[in-house]
Order: sequence, then C-alpha cells, then structure tokens
Amino acid sequence: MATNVLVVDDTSNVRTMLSDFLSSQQFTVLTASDGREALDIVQSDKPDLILLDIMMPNMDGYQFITQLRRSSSIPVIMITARQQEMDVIRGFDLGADDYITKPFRMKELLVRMRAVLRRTAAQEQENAILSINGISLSRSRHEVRKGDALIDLTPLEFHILEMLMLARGKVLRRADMSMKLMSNGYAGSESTLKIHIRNLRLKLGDDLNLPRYIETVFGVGYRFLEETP
Amino acid sequence: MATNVLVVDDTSNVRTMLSDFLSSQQFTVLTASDGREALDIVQSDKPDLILLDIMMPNMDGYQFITQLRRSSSIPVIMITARQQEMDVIRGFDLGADDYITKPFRMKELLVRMRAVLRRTAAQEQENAILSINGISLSRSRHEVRKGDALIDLTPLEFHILEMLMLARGKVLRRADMSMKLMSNGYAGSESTLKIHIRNLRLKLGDDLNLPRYIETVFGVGYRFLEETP
DNA sequence: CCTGCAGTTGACCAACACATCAACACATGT
DNA sequence: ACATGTGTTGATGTGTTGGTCAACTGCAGG
Repeated sequence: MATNVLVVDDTSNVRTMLSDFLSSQQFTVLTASDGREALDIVQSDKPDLILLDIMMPNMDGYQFITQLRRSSSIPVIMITARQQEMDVIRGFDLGADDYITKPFRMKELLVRMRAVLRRTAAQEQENAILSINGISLSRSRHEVRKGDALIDLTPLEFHILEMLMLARGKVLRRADMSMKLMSNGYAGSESTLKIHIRNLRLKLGDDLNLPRYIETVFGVGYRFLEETP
Repeated sequence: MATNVLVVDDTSNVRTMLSDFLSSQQFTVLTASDGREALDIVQSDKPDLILLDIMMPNMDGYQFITQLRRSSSIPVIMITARQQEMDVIRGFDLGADDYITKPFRMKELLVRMRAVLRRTAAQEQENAILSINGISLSRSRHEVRKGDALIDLTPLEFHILEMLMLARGKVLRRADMSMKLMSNGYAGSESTLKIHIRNLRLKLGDDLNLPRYIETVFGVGYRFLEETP
C-alpha cells in the first residue's frame, strides 16, 4: 500500500509543489492549509508522515505538534526558513522527528522522509505483537490471548492492557495513565481506572495477592510483570 | 561536565576547522583520521557523539559504523558530499542517527548535534539505573535490587534511597533532606528521617558499625558509599 | 420499547505507610 | 569523662491508597 503523507503549509504554491513531487514518488498526498484543518485530517485519514511548515497563521506549527502529540505518534518533519533555525530546537522538544530548511533539495527531503519512516516502521514492527509472560496482544487484530484462549476485552480494557504491556515491566503512574486515557476521549478518573484494572485482572485470571500479570505498586501505579518469581 | 565529540575525517583541514568551532562551543573534541584510529579512541575515551565523514581511505564510514555498533550505541552523525546523498540511506541502515551534507552551516550542525544528543539523553533517562556498590535502583521500574534479589521498599524509603544514590558519595545534610521531603508532601522531620534511614539499612542488610551502603557523617548527615574500604 | 453492555461514579472498607513519642543504648568529639 | 548526637524499639494514632460493590448513565441492537 502507498504511504500517506500530509503536507501542512499555508501557501498554496508550496502545497502543490510538494504534492506534485511526492505523488511522482509514489506517495499518496493529503494537504492542509492550517493546523486546525490538519488535525481534522489526522483524525480521519491517519497519515503515515506529516510535513509541517512552522510558520502558519491561526494555529502555528508548535501548537499543532503539541496538540497532535496528545493523541498520536505520527512522525513529523518540520519545514523552516533559515533564520528560524535555532527555533527548531523547540520543535524537537515538542516531539518533532526531523527538520529541513527552506529552500531544500527534493533529494534531501526524500532521504529524510525515508529515514524517519524507517525509524518509526522499525518501532511499530517491534511492537506489533506484544507477548509477555503467556499473554499476547495483537495490535493489528485487536485481540488478546492467554496461551491459545481468546480473551474478550472491552475497548478501554484493551487500551489499558496495551499501555501496560508496551511499558514492558516499567511502572506506569496512575496520573500518567489517566492523562493518556483522557487524551483518547475517556474520562479517565482514577476511580474508573481502578474498576477497569479490576476487570482486567478478572478476565486474565489474575490473583491480587500473588499477581502474575498486573501488579500494584503502592503509592505509584501499576506494572505488567515480566517474570514470575 | 563537557560533552565529548569525536571527529573522524581524513583531511586535516576539516578536522581542525570542526575542532576549533566545536571547542568554541564548549565541546571537548577528539579527532581521528581514519576508522581504525577512531575505534581505538572510542574504546579509550567513550565520546558522547561521533561526527563521521563517510568517504575515507582504509576503513570507510560504513565499515566503521558496522564495527562500532557491535559494541556501542554512541550516536553518529554522518557527513557526506552532495553526490553521495542517496547512499546515506545505507548509513541509516547500519545505525547512524542523522546526516548532514557538505558544505554545511555550523548552525545547522549544532542544531542536529543537539537534537541527536537530546534524543539519546532522553532514552538514557528512560532506562536510568543508578547502580552503586551492588545496589541498583531503577527509576522507571521503581525497583531496587541487591545483586539479583529484589528489595521491597515503601515510597518514602525509595525516595530517600534515590536521593542518597543520586548524590553519589556526597554527604547530604539532614536539614536538606528534610526540606526536600517536605516539598514532596512528606512531613520530613529529622526524627522521622532517622527511622526511615534505619529501615533502609535493615532492608539493605547494612551494618551500622561497618556500613557498606549508608554511612552516618557525624554532625552532618548521611552519605551513600561508593566503595567499600 | 426493552435489554445488555461499556463506562462512570461515589461510598465503604481494608491494608498500608507515615508520623510521633518516649525511653534507653550507643557512638563520637573535645 | 562529659555532653551531645545518633540509633533502636515498641506502641500508637492518623491519613492515604487501593480494592470492592452497587447503582447510574448512555448507547446500540433486537
């Protein structure tokens, strides 16, 4: 399947130029002229990569990245003018993956896009199927198994388990988990979290006093166990 | 402490130019004129970042990265001529972190160096494990081990031990520790501190008269020992 | 319309961590 | 030896945290 690229720039000249070139390179191109529009497109089309002009009216590039990163880890390459170069650091802080200065050679853009896509693809590959301690979670099939037996989870339960397993034995603080759930459209209050952890333990067949999967770390949060002692 | 940068290039002109510039930017600079020499320096000096010219006699940049990655994850920024640009992909495959094409602006080099250092620093932070004298404390896992054995600590005990280990052998005044605990929501009176220090010593299996871990500095406070005398 | 499920919430209880005190033992520096 | 700082101990009270439950909402399918 073709790679989807979202081009975000306020000048239509740049949009069409990039669009033409990238199309000729077998990319599927979407365009947006400001941050708000871009966020909508991200929601509906889930592009694989975003090319983002930092200087924009309405919502500028920094605000856009901040918003984007609340709910998505789609890679971003910033496009900047030369005098802004030092501001790029701020973009990196907010979660951009690379940058390129105008005017740039198309060859260089391509190389950087491929490098970024390679990096994130490698990451996704790594986490396509999380299998820890007898529990396996397939992200693409949205499916959880204990050994061979299929375990039926609600969307929220799945989401929480995914967070825990992605962390691979690291402790997740309750507050962080709440934040993440909220950014995904759930209420995410701590009492809600408690209930769903309980349901997960029930469905996974876990024992509170001697947990094999989800362990409580008092005063901190939860962790998915990697080893059974 | 200053950041160590290793510059690998076969032309002495480039080496001195980069060296001068980076020194002026508060980096400590090491140089090598070919891959073999560079590997030796990596061994002995463990630089924080490597600037690598791809075109070199003897051992070229690709071979160098391949060798390097067998034993180290030090970040690498490749330096290439424009015609080689497409080959950069190969460099990324072998484990390089970024690249820049000659001729480049010093500003851009700086930005990319900072970005790469930031990325790897973030990673290290994530897996930060304080390991001193047989005791290892993992912040992300919220876990303390003595050798392999897991040691169960309460949140406050964990916090105090973290403070001591972060200080790495420096003495912490009782008053300072109290302050810090208070700012973190604990009562933190000095008499309470004593109790928790005692509990820590118990759990770590420490001997008061011949402490291996937490030493009392009379009239001042406590220190975590780095070596056992 | 009813049913059932997902998500949410607040109340309740149990387990736990923390603070504090008192009384004494011990160690340290002058 | 003395004064003072530090460690040990147990008992006790308190506040916090986490688990459980039951009840409510909102929504989708039959």
